[in-house]
Amino acid sequence: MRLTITDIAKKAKVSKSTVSRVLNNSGYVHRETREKIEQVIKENTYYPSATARNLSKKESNTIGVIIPEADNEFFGEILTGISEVVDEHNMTLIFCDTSNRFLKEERALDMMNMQRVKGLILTPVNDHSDSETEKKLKQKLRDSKIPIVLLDRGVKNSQWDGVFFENYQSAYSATEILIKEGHKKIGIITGDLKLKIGQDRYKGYLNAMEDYKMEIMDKYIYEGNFSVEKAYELSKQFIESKDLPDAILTCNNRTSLGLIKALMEYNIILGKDISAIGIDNNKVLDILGYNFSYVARDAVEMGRVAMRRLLERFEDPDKQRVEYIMPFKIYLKGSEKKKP
Amino acid sequence: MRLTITDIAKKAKVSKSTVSRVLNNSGYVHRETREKIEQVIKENTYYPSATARNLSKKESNTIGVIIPEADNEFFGEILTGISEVVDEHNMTLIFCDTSNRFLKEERALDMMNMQRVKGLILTPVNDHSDSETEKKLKQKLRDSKIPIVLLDRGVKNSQWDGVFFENYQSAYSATEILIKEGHKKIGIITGDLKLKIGQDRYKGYLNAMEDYKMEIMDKYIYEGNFSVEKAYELSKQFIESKDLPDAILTCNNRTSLGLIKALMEYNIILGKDISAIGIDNNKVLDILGYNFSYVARDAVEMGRVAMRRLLERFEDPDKQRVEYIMPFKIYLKGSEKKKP
DNA sequence: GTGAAAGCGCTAACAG
DNA sequence: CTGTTAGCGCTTTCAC
Repeated sequence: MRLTITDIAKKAKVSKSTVSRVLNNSGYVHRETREKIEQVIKENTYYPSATARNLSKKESNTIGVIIPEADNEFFGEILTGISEVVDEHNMTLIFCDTSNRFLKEERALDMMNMQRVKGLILTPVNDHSDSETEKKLKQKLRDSKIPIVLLDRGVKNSQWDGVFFENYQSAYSATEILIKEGHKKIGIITGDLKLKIGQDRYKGYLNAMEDYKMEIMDKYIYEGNFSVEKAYELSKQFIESKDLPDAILTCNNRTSLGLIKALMEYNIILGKDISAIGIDNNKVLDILGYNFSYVARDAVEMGRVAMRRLLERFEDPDKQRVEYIMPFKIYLKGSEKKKP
Repeated sequence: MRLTITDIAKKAKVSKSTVSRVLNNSGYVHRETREKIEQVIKENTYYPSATARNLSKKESNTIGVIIPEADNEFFGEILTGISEVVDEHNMTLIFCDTSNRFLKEERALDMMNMQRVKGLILTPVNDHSDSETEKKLKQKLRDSKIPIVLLDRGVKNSQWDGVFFENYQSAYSATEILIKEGHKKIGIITGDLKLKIGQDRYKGYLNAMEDYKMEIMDKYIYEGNFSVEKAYELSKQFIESKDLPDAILTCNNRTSLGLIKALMEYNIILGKDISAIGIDNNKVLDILGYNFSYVARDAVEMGRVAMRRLLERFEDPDKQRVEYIMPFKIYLKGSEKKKP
């Protein structure tokens, strides 16, 4: 059986309270007593029970993290960032992957409540959806009564802190670059337009086009869903139609891959036969020195920021909610260029 | 304040024990009483405290997972697999990322002990090292007295269950393919030879070469460390030396990228000017339809298997230790071919 | 079927 | 400086 504080107390010939004092470094303990106790603890490799401690203190040092897919570079990096800060503060991280399913999200939230996590970082499966789903989610978040930071995706009229990416502006800027390069027929492969991140990026494109008095042509607007497959299919379609746009904006890393794959198959050269900028970086393309221009965000930092926000919120629970918008950088590699 | 079982009991006009019975679905409870209690629970969105429950039951439903880097496709997939099974069994997952630092690994283990996790899945920072480090690790694992599954990397004379990749055989088979293709000067960019996974893959190469009476030439053996940078540097070196091997084996996904990057820069065509097979798949290369042949493993499945092993171990703590070796598949895409 | 009481391992007043 | 005591919120006998 595992040792308890009582065992240690007996072995050290003191009371539990004294052991507790040295464990928590609280109150005064005679130097010799302390050393004796520390020795006993070490000799017996005693680990105080976080369970008992939490129950007694009526609080935990546990942070809950709920994300939709760990096997996605982006969320892997997010997790790394969160974990880093959690670790710096000697806290414990409880992790849940929802596989992008709302049912799992609900169960994850229940679990976090039962575990009495001190705070929660959540990327909801849905993003500003109008549905029943969002109502349920918000109710659950309210019920849980703990500090929550929404990450990457949010809810309407949120009452919680959030850390988001500058979706609108990044798409606007990328489009702007294509316009200034002198392209006329500028197209877009959108993301999932049911998600706010998808809509915002699309709006960024549209507004840039309007602001610069460019003609928006429906036939160059391809509605995707953030997946490689859909983007690939759409790209193949427009390639086969022989009516290619001059330049194209892709709305996330997977969309970019779908486009690139299609272009490769048809031997269409980026930066020569067609131009493009993508949102999101693609580590591997980058390593290989592929000339694809992109809007990058720092996911690890996003994780760190979210966790730091949570820590601040613990200090000041009643302060007004804060929303962080993570900046972006655009890396131009040549694919945005107009053919000579 | 949060509601407790006592609050629910009062509201339902019964005793705590009865509420506990319906919560745990244990013992007999009159139907009407049960329904009444369930209603009260629902109306008040009461979540029983896992902390109190664990303390009382003297056991938890929590699994600890310690991995070296979540922002690595491979470990992201591992985590996904583990999480999937944890979820199926309504357990809770506590996660730690060690950033490949042993100091963090030690602290993570302490934390898991304090959290009283029921079982642990661990990918140690080091792999079969001879050092003090490994002694310390093994001592800590023994002290923790809980079921442990070692994942991807192990320790010498392990007493714990393990799930590993078939490192030796996969390298052997890949080399064999290159040999049978008719290549003569077959080289290798090794991984980190301080890690057993690095050594095993290297041995697989050497033994295949010996078995087929191929000449092993030192100048074609490039010692890498599993990183893109090192592999890139080594590749550049041998390219500039003008003394290229006919074919080359790369020992992990990053090593492959380093090689490919260098080849691209020098305009050396895979499957034509030089041949290659790599260990590990590279999702992006695959998506793009790049003709790089590789040995693939299913990381998500590895995670699932590890977690299932843990569950079995709970059932039968004294059974002899089990070691799973995950199978591999080789996908030939043309890069292994000999030039015509 | 249900309730009362003891106890899980720890912390936190309160005495002394 | 140290020990005693009373919980924390739940489960689990043991009576009734």
